Amino acid sequence: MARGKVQMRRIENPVHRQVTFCKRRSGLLKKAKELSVLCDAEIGIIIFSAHGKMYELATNGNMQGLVEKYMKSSRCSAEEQADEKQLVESQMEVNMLRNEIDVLQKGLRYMFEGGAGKMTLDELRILENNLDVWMYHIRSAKMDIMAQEIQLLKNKEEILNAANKCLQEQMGLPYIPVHTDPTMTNLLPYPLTIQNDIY
Amino acid sequence: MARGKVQMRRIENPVHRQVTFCKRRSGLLKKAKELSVLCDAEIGIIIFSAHGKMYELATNGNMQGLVEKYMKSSRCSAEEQADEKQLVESQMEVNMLRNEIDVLQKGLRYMFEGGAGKMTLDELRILENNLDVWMYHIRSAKMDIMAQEIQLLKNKEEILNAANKCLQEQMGLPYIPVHTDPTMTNLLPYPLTIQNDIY
DNA sequence: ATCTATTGATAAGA
DNA sequence: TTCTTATCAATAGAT
Repeated sequence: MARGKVQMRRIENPVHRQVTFCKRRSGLLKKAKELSVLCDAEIGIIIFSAHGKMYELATNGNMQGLVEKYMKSSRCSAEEQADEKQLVESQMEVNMLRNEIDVLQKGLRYMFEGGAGKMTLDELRILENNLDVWMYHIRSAKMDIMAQEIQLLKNKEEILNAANKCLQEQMGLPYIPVHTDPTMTNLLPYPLTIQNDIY
Repeated sequence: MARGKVQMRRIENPVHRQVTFCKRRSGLLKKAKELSVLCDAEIGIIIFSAHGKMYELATNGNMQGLVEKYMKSSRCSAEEQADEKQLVESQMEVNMLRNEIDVLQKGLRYMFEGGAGKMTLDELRILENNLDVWMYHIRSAKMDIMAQEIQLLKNKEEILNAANKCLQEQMGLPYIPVHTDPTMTNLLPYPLTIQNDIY
């Protein structure tokens, strides 16, 4: 270059740097236009100054088109691929969820509406049978829970009785079981089983 | 340039043109790198030769990032905006559907699992009561449908009887009702109502 | 590719 | 930014 060779490193003087940026930028764009004309090439240039100001050149007048062409040439960007993938997955998910909702809604409607006017006699029969089965399961579960609670209480009672016996012996007294059963029988599982049959 | 000024127009000689393309292209990229280094600028260059071959330079090593930065600077392309919008809408839809499914699944679980181990005794009581109500509705619906079918059959019977009477009279015969009721009674709604009570 | 005469680009200064 | 001008860099054409 003129009047002194330039070192290939960042120009520290800000004014100097700005001037050089301006000159060389226009020179670069000029060269690009020349190359485009002389050799029938399509050229796009994007320049961001250090302060974020943007300059651009698209020899075909359409940077967007050029960028899209670039994307095709260099295998769509990772991000765009990711976006695309995400979009497709989202849509697939939406479809899957829609189907799932259809099924669930059908099931709920099946049970809540009681087929009022919309179900066939056969469907109602099936539903009726299902309700019987569900009723059975529900009542079984209820029994299970109650039985578990009873077992828990029986265990507690045993522990308390043992503790009681221990204390009484420590006090030098003979062990006398505490009377805790107003129904005169402690075999709770038995009456419960009977009740289970009643349901 | 050297040894003869060049006309600023497409070089017709293909060999010549290819050589010039090669030389000037490397010159352009060199100039871009220099500008980038000297002035702390970020530069991207995309070149398509006349035959579609692509050459690129991104001084920060990431053309993708540069293009995205460019998109932001020059208002995102309509297509990308549309994609973005579509993606956001899809995700919102997914969330809405997820919530809906949660609700529906809860309802179905409530009914199908019968709260096996997961529901409290109170919940089971509620469910049991609900099932009784649903059972009632289902059986009512069943009765409705059967009653409707019976009414339909009765109407058909009336029409057939009328047609029969008409035909017999046209043949000059006295009208004698056809015996069609093996149960000796045609008042179907009555026994049905009784059956309804039985359910 | 490499060479080199010549043109084009541009640093510094205004 | 733009102009000028002395210099340097790029490159057209030849090899």
